[in-house]
Amino acid sequence: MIYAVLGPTCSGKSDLAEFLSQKLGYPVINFDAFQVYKELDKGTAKPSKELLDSNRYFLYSFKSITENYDVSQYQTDARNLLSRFNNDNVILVGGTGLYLKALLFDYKFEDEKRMPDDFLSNKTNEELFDELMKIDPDDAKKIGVNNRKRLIRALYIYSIHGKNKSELNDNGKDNLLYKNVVFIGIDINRDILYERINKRVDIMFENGLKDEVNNLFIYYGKSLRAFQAIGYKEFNNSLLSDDEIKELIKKNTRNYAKRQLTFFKHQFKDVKWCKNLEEITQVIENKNG
RNA sequence: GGCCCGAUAGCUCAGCAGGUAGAGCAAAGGACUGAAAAUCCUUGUGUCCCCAGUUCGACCCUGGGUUGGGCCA
Repeated sequence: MIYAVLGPTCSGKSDLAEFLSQKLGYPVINFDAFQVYKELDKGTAKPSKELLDSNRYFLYSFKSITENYDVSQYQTDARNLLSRFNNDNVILVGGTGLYLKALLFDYKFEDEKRMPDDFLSNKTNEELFDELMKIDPDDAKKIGVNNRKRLIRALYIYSIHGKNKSELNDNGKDNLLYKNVVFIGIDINRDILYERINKRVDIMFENGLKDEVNNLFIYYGKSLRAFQAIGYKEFNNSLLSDDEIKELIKKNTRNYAKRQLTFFKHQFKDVKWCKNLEEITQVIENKNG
């Protein structure tokens, strides 16, 4: 069985993954977009160093923030790794729904050169929108005029592949490639989740998050994509006091948790949402028994 | 004790010749194929402090209270 553990940030996914790993003897594979970076540590709530060094944990802390990792690379890395385990008997954990979808479903990423950062940067949103309307009106309407990043991406796809996004994507997102997957969702009360988030941010500060971030800024500058991570980007604002930064991180984390829930609920159909360990154990016994 | 100012959404506040209200933030819901901890869309929550009075009608005017702040004793 492939167990995919999903849920919002701070809901206890990592602990559950470790519990299952112990119980079943399966390795743990990460699908979190920021825990892959070795330099990001105190702000990303990774499992402990001991666990990461234990030979049972994969795709954590193995990339540098200077490398600009992305979904397509993750898909390759994760599928290669899965095949090393014969595509069976692993635990997937993480918070990046898109990475999990791209891994397990038939998302196709054709070879392409990385998009230059200044691609179409001189166009206004309206110009980008009008241009996409000519190529793929459905997609343009879905994206909307204000979603500049996606408009540019859609136009880039057309410029290098000669096809629009809809043509390239043809329904792969609903086609599950691995048939032995069990999705376990952590169903946690919203108020309790928010309390846990607030508390975890306090602890991150006590553990020296500020120093870690400032040192990284000194080494690498502030403009790396990885510094868009919550817990890092908020420090890139000289007008805020430490307390204000802390509160902002809490708020951004709460908003993020909300977005994760939306994605998991709507993008994954057969999730067993569990409220406690008994329910989870029951799901596993049904599958393995 | 006297005088002045305030009390309206979870928070900070705006409002109106008297016709039961609206901004920002927080929040909620949603989208999602190469930056996804990213990016974007939608939504307004109310004993307008309480009790009387005036009025067809009061968040608004009058009187009395409650409560917070300031000034003077």
